Amino acid sequence: MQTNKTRVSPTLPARERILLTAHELFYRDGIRATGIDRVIAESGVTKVTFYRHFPSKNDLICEFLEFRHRRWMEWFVDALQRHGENLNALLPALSEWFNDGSFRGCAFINSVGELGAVLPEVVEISRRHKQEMMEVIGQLLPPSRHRADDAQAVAMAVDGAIIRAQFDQSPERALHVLNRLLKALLTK
Amino acid sequence: MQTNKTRVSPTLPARERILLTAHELFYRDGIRATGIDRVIAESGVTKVTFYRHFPSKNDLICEFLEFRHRRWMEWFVDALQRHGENLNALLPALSEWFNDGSFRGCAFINSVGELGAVLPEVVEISRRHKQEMMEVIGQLLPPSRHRADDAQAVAMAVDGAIIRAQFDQSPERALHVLNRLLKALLTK
DNA sequence: GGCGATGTAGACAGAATTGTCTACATCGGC
DNA sequence: GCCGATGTAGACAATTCTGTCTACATCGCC
Repeated sequence: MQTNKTRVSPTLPARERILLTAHELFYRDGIRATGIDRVIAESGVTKVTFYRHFPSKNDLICEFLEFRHRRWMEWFVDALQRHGENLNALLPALSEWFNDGSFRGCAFINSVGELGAVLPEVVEISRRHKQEMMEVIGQLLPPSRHRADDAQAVAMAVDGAIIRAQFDQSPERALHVLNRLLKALLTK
Repeated sequence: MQTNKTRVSPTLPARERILLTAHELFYRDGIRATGIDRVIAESGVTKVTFYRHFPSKNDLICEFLEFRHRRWMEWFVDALQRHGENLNALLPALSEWFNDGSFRGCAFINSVGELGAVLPEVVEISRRHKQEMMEVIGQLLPPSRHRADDAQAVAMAVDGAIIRAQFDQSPERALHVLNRLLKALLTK
């Protein structure tokens, strides 16, 4: 557990600061590994303020996931657009993410692994996230009879690549292997 | 957190009982969600006995992963053999696993997500696990120039399918989509 | 002017966590 | 016959965790 004081901008409203701090700590260190006290200290609010916004840690966890979902989807859609908005955009987009120094896998996969058995809401939110990710991927594919099926296959390959990138030191192999998988899938 | 008393056979040596209990609880509920006291109570040993075998919880975590690795690999190799020892064996083997009532994803993916940032040994053991899984998969493939590359692609698809099966209520879609992915990869 | 939302400081309670300690029992093998 | 490994029961310490409480301040808006 690091002790970095990574204060968020103190001009933001309290709720925003808490959410940003929780996002960073939960994603980086894990959810159960992060105490509420730490979130409170690093977001620079007091306990009362915190508990007025989030009645319990579970509430914060859910809001964190919703926040992460919005943020990640925005980035994803934007990155795909920037890279051409077709299937070839997928690799460079993911490469951005995997190469970001703070990358530590998919927050939803991690959360379900950590809390899925104990907090059903986590699974539900995460399912929605993967569903939306898949839909966005689907829009990269040319319309056809089996576009939906293809989107599922690509999304599954992407999840595999996320795991791979999280396990390896460098994301290169993950991207390379994903590329193989995508090529095989489309020139079929 | 459930309270099921799922006692292991009391005739087994203490160390074995602890490991079996930890395996069940860690995999089912998550590692941080499971207190040492609970492992001790359910394995039917005392604190002293426990701490003589595992000086700290971290030791237990590592031994749990090693244990899981041995157990899972044994099952995997055996299942593949039973189903014909070629690539077609992969689906029915995974189907066994996914359909087992206690399936809750890959213990290593879950552990890395939960503890990877905080316990480097977990990442190291898990990397080894995925490496060995990939090697076993490689042996299903006909020898060729790109067998190693193909094994990586298949392993990545399998990880994607594991995630998918963990997220969905039923493992059917995961298996179906994995099948598509494998077919595409091989008839390329 | 007054009200409600938002903010602050920090003590406190109650539970759960990991890990230590004393004191004693059994049993297989050298 | 004795030693070391393995076992048992349960109190205890030290820390950490979530969540509550009192008491007070500020600010925007009706």
